[in-house]
Amino acid sequence: MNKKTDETINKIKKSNKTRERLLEKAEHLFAQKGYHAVSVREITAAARCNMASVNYHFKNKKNLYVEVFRSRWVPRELLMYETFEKSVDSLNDPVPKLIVQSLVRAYIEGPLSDEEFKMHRQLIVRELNNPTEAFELVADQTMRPLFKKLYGLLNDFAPENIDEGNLSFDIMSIFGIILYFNYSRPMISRITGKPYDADFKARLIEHMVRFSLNGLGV
Amino acid sequence: MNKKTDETINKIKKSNKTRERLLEKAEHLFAQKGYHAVSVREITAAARCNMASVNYHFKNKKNLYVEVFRSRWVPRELLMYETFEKSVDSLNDPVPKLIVQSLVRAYIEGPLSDEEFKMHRQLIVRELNNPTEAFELVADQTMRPLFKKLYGLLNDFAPENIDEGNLSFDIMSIFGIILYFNYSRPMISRITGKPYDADFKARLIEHMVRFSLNGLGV
DNA sequence: TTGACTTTAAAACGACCGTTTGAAATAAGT
DNA sequence: ACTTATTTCAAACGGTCGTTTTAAAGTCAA
Repeated sequence: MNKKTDETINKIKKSNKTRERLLEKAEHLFAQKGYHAVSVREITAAARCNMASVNYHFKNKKNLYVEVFRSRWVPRELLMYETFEKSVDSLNDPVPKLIVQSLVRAYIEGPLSDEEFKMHRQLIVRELNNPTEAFELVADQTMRPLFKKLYGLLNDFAPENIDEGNLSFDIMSIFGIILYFNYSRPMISRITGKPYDADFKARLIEHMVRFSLNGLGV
Repeated sequence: MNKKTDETINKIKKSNKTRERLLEKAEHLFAQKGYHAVSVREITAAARCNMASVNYHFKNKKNLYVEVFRSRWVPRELLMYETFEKSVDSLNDPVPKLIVQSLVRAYIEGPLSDEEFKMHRQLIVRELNNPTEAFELVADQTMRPLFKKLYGLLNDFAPENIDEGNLSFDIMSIFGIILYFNYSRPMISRITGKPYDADFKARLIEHMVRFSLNGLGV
């Protein structure tokens, strides 16, 4: 009886699926410190499993890193994309203001927690700055679809007397602003001297929508 | 005679000042790969000197990294700042359009080579994403002054019926766009499918000025 | 319960890490 | 030219890295 209980406890404790725990802990650590600053020992210790599990489940450290993007990052990004898509598709009158508002809200407030969002952005900024194998995955499966969707939505409102490439640049700039205000929080706090609290965040979203809309010049 | 000649050649070859060569090579490698992905052995090999030189001149690897920012990054950033300052101070009529144009040109075309610029931005993006000791240095000596300068210049043109913090946000967004279009070149190339050549760059600058100006809403 | 298969565990592998040592080479001062 | 201080060097230090090995534990159909 006692033995059985102990086994049950252990099962719950490790909640099974070493593979999943490895992916979760690896993602947090890679985001926090970067690929080379995190050791396999550190990851497996956090996941409360043996070092060899990394090699068993993912063959090696690099594959674990790529798999973090494939099975965690991309689906999470697609979740935000769907939030945006649903929001924008339900609009009676999809004018640029409402499109951009849907976009910023989906990708800043979004369906993710604050901490999850921070981690998510840290990972992608590392990839943008130093692309690895994971970059192609992310670009093809999440960025290009979002870009095309936005292009289709905003194209009808673009001034006629303008190069075709300009809307691409505009969309890129909006991407950039969304990304920037997440990954540069330390700088913003240091320069403005204000905390990144709920009030600050609300005003930030308001700003981003306004600035992006103005930037579009529609 | 032969001996003397050889010595002279060696002197020129190593061009003296191991310390300077270490800083230069270290900067390139840190920018390219990141702090943890670069070893002291790699740096000293590139600088054609002994491994112990790092400890002799900088005490340890971390200090070398910080010193790269202190003696190379910050002065280079200040060079761009001065380019901007001179440009904007010489304006007869410093309207926002000309201010932003001066800014973008100084920080995108700037006085730096393309490669130097890329390195410069890679280093700061790493710091923004994962601040270290070097971050405070950079924020205090380069970012805050630029921010204050821009605030002073643009404040006169800000709409009156607007929060005081909004201009801060606007300046941040312009910072963000300038930064973004440098560090996300791989993504831009992949999504737009166009090369980052001279023509592309020229249109990019034009876009950034227009988008930022529109964003300001002045 | 058996037996084939999957998953986890502890220990050890060689390689490379940042740092230190102590002596040799060079430069500078007198 | 001799002494002193500065700079560079090869070699080795203890430690940690990613990966592998070998064996035990768990899982599940027959």
